[in-house]
Amino acid sequence: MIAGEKTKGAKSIKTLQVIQSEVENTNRIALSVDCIIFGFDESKLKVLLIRSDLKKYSGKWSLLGDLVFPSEDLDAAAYRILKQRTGLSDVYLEQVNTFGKVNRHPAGRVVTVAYCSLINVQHHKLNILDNELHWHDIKNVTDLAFDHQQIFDTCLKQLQKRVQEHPLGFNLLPKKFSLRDLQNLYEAILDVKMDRRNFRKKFFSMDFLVDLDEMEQDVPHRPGKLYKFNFEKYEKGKKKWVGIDF
Amino acid sequence: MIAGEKTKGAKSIKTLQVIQSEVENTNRIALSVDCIIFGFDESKLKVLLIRSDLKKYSGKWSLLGDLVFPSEDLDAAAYRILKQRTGLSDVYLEQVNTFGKVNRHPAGRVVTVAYCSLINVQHHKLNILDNELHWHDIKNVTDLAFDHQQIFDTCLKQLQKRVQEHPLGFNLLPKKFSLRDLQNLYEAILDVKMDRRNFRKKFFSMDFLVDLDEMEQDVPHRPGKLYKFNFEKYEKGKKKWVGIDF
DNA sequence: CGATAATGTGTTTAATTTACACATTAAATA
DNA sequence: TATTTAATGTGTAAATTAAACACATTATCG
Repeated sequence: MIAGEKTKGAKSIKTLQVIQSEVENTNRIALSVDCIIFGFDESKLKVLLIRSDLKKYSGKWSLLGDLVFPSEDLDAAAYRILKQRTGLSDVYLEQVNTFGKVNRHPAGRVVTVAYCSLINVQHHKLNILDNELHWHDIKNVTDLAFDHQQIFDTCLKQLQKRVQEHPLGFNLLPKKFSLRDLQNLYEAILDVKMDRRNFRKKFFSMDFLVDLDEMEQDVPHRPGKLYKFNFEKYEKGKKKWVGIDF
Repeated sequence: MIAGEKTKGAKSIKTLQVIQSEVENTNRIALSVDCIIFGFDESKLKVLLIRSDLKKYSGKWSLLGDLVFPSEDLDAAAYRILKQRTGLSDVYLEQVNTFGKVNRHPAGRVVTVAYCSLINVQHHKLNILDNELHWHDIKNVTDLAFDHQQIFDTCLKQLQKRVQEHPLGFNLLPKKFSLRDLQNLYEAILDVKMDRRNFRKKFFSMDFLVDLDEMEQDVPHRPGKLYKFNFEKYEKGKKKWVGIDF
């Protein structure tokens, strides 16, 4: 019987609440944020990388990161980095995981928090301020600097999972999109081929796509209808999902 | 056309790789780990809490946490705390989320990484070393110290989600368990009632339960059969799941 | 030994997912 | 301007999965 019982013990361990002096001195660690910025272009999923300027990793690519200031909220640091590097604000941003191996960074102990960002490459004109930034097809992302390959792999896997359960993917598309765009997006993210008819049926049955009564322009084939995603309706109707399956 | 193109820009932003001096000096932050330790007892989901000894939060409960040492891997810090507080090693432990609001801790800037731990209250005899530790029914967890209520809510939600998609839950049960135990566990975690026949059918069809040809002992009713979970088979058969639904 | 309370099992129906083919339309070409 | 081309747009049947639902069995307790 454990529940509700007060546990007796001789030794009292120092708790976090009483260690103010340590907080202020010896036990501090550099904390950074790394942004995994995904874009969707030419029907391919891309990630924005910067060339490493560290000798140890010369020629390798790395994620966009920076230290967190002591006076800055963690989320704010992620937004700041994104703004600095791309000029964008009001973009999708989500914390993914924190990486804290002692020797993960050659400059010393740096714990880093990975954030996944999804941006619409068409609509927002990127102000890319750095001259060593490139969009990379995710299929060609290998051998990144630091532990960034592991961080990238983790973020991609999480994106693949979350895009199936939440309407994240629309952040990668223009506000108006065709069903073909949407399917291309899912196929690029998940790296699978899907049946076109079943894909459309699925999304129509969810009933979150709004038919805009407009057609694609300037496409070299029969234009498709344009839709937008009804986020308001989605937010209202969210319900707890129960279904064991593994 | 963005893919593969080298982006031109005038301004070069200082990158993480060249800031060694900053890593070593002014920009460091205290980093802690908080462990959300779940147990399952009396058919209820419990969480292990410690009474806050900080005046500001006197009378309130808090999670078990401690600072991360500069020479210690982040995961190792989580294991250390768990070991110190419960005496347990070799337990399920998973990082959940990092909380980094500037003013979340009264002692100064402390960013904390939350880890979720699942332990088997029956099998492992807890060496509870601290005299202010209690197991709390998760239904009675309210108004924790610091931002621990938010952290707890986040972890519980993540547990509810993950237990449906991965065989985590078995870490909360004895190695040998009855199907009633298993259903009670799921009902406690998800806070729903399930149909017994459909629940059993579901698990049998997954084909990961091994019939041990043993019966429950010392139960005040007709004993049920005992099973164990076949982790090896599960690990071998893991497959990418594709199914859009939100 | 009878009452009790939990275990153990199947079927029917509904809902969802999968597989699959052809007519339509606009653009491009001859 | 007619033909070709390539993509859009749509429906149905079969298979799988999920949901609803009831009764016989067995060990314990009194």
